[in-house]
Amino acid sequence: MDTHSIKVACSNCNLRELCLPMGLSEQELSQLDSVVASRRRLKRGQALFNNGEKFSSLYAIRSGFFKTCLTTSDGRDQVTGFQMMGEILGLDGIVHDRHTCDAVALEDAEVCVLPFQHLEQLSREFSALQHHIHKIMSREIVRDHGVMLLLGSMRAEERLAAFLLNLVQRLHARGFSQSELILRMTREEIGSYLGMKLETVSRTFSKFMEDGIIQVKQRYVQIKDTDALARIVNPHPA
Amino acid sequence: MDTHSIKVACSNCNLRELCLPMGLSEQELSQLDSVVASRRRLKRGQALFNNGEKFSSLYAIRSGFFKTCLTTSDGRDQVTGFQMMGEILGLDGIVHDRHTCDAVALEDAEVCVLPFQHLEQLSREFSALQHHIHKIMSREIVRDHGVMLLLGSMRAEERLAAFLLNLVQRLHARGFSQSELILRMTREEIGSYLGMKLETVSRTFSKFMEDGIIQVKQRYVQIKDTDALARIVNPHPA
DNA sequence: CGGGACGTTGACGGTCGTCAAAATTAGTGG
DNA sequence: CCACTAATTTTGACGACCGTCAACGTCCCG
Repeated sequence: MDTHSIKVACSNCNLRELCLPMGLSEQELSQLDSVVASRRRLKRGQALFNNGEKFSSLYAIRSGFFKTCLTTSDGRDQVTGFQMMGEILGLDGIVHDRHTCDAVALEDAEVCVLPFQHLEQLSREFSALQHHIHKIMSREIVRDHGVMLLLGSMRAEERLAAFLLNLVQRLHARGFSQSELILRMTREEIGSYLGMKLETVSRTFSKFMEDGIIQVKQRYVQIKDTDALARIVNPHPA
Repeated sequence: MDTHSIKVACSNCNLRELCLPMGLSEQELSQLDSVVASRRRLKRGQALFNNGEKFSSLYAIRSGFFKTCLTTSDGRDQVTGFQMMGEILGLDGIVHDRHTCDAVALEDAEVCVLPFQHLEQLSREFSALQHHIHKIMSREIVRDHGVMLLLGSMRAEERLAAFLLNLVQRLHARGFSQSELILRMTREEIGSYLGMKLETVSRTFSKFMEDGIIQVKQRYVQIKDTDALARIVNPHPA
């Protein structure tokens, strides 16, 4: 067994509890290995794919942090999501066989390339893999609905609080701290995602700091009172 | 062949160019018929499914008009979409085996019930069906991203203009007028979907009428200047 | 025909966007 | 390693957009 094949094996990956292999049997796992055609490394700022590019593969994030964003012809820009290790990029491309957004690495990153035709073929053989792919797409839909709720009905403080709690919760699921994080994106990118201007993002961070809820120093954020943040998002739980 | 089996046949349905059967062969079509377990009729205001309910089936809308909405524990409410004939409801339920939103008929409606396990099974046999299901889910993701763009970066007039253009375009694809439509939802539901208050929706309709762009009388809307509407959404196309 | 849901319009105020300037940090090349 | 420039962030002042509250009008359904 050569070094390369070890490196690109799902059965060997420390993300197998988070990523595509989640819940698959040993045998299915080794079959899945054959789907992972290659890895791809990206430098910070580099695009994994761009709007309009031909769709051929999904990408599983092995390390690093991404944003996906739409850019309209009249210059409007919308960050549609931030993705971290174990999450899947590229689902937008299936419907028209072309990507409909840009995926950009916000720090040096590495992804597993999953040729979609191969994935579809294998998922016809393994119903567990098939169902898992359906779940991944459904999860993205549910996530998007949550963002709509945020954008459609929350105010600036609520949006930022919800954003921070979501980030830290996902990081914690990956073994990081529940109370500290490094923001990989700029204030402008946060603002775009949350439907607010970068100045408002900055002001809201400052407000949270004055209130003693968080500690912010540039990209470093320490959450000092998670409950207070949660109450901002949802002041009157049922 | 009894009347019932004729009625629930995709191969017989006048929506086959829009709905799940799109692009399938005759043979695949007749196989798909076996998935359509039954039909379900709903009265206006009735829920097809509710948040928290066990997920078992997708639903293809045969006639009528639906909304899907989230309701949070603190009473926040967000309409996440409006669906019309030929569109699929229930994709949100796959990930957690429970529905995560409410689907409510906004007029008397009829849906085809598609047991999801059966659909998965058949899609393991027919790669065309498999790919089609992936496309449907991907389309929903892309649609949601478009709504995020709208909610995150557009102002009230732009949102409403985009909304009207989207509705009329989908209706036109179903053989209806490109310039006239009946709104099946209230101002409040439009507002919830678009992230604005019902009063703002009403005012914006009035504004469009003053400008001679549309004619509005309650639920009836006539679009008198499609280009003007398009320019409101996107004033400077590339 | 009457009541309730829905829609319209007006006045006012708050939230957040806009514009501007300064401070801090990051990146680049010598 | 340091100097220099660009990028990012912070903060302030001001105003626009849209939400809030209220009153009135209209439509639909029983």
